[in-house]
Amino acid sequence: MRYNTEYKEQARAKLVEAGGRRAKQHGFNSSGMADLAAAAGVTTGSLYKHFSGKSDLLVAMITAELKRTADMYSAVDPADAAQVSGALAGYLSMSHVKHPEAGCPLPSLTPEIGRADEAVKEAFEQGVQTIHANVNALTGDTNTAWVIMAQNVGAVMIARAMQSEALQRELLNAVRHAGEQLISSEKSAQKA
Amino acid sequence: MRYNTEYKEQARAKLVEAGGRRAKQHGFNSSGMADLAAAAGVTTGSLYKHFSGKSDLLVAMITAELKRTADMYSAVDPADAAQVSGALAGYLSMSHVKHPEAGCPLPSLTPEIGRADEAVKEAFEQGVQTIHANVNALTGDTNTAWVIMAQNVGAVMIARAMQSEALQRELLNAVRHAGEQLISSEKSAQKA
DNA sequence: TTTATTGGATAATGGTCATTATCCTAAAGC
DNA sequence: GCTTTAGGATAATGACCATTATCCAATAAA
Repeated sequence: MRYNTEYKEQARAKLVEAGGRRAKQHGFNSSGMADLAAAAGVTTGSLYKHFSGKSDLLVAMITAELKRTADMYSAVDPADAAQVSGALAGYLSMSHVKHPEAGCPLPSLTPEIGRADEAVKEAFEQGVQTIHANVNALTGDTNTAWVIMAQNVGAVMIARAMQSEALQRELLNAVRHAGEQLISSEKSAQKA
Repeated sequence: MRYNTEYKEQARAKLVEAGGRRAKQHGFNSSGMADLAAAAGVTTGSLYKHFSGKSDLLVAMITAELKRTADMYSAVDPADAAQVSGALAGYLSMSHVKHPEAGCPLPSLTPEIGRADEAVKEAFEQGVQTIHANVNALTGDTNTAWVIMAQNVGAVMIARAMQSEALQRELLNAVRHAGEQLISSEKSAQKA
């Protein structure tokens, strides 16, 4: 073998990570295999040594990207209200709106996943359920967790398509307050 | 002129409408000019007699599609609670999830709009503000209107990328109940 | 009736796409 | 030290892409 044993998985991980950034910024369908490979510093030929095709790469990217969002939520201590609020504010921040390449894949790639093949949707469903479980650990209610996810993803996505920063802030703030309220009212319902 | 005077605008309207369906189903970037023209029964050559390029077509499509969603909300009588609930349930229905080509453009096209040029984003912002105003007429509160929009769009989009119909229903129902609650609590706050 | 106009069709242009075949090279295994 | 192996580069393939130039035909204006 040309490189040592761990090299392959490192190279693969870099393709997944750099490709994920590229896809979140420019869209997956709009990113050519050459672009996705170049983002990791290699050429198309070697990309195909790691993935059988574009759909296979998308599966790997979606899995890794959704895991990052899930990890972000699982790092929050449910008992620490400030941490919970901070996670909410971070997701619904102008920084997240302005930098899709560094953020959650859901506001960037979900419609493309809906049009992709079953293997991609399977990876998506798995990842989304993990995110839901982690958000549920913060809210304590499964329905509330779905609502938080839907409104957070929707808000960031819509904000990104807006021109006016004032309007973006208006939308983000409205959804942030709604999220805070959902969580605090759920907390008080649990005590009762 | 080959055809009578009104013919041109009818042909243009058909391109916008058929192209909109095509874009919502398969994505805008993934739809070739030949596809978009064929959806209206014409060829690429004649498409360019109506639109200067792909971005110009997207502006027209986004404007028309967002207007359809705005009209859907404006047709609802705010005083009739059953109508308000019906609109919410219709948006968050399995039928809407299964037929993107016939539905709201927001869960299908928003990420692509976020990556498009300023003319497209301007048309988007205009259309979204009209939708917001019409939803606001139902909720009576501008923040609540943004929250309803974000969670409805997010829910339909995420549901479309899921495999399991049971999970789709779970998400849609959770968001529908949250919407109902938001609206009813807003109504009671207004009376007080 | 003649002529200018214009929506539409056809086809060419130059570029980009995903995918594959081939070669190269250095390390692993003998 | 020799051979096998496999990640990576290069380049070819054939399909598709947006855009443009040209032709066609029918009607509105003259």
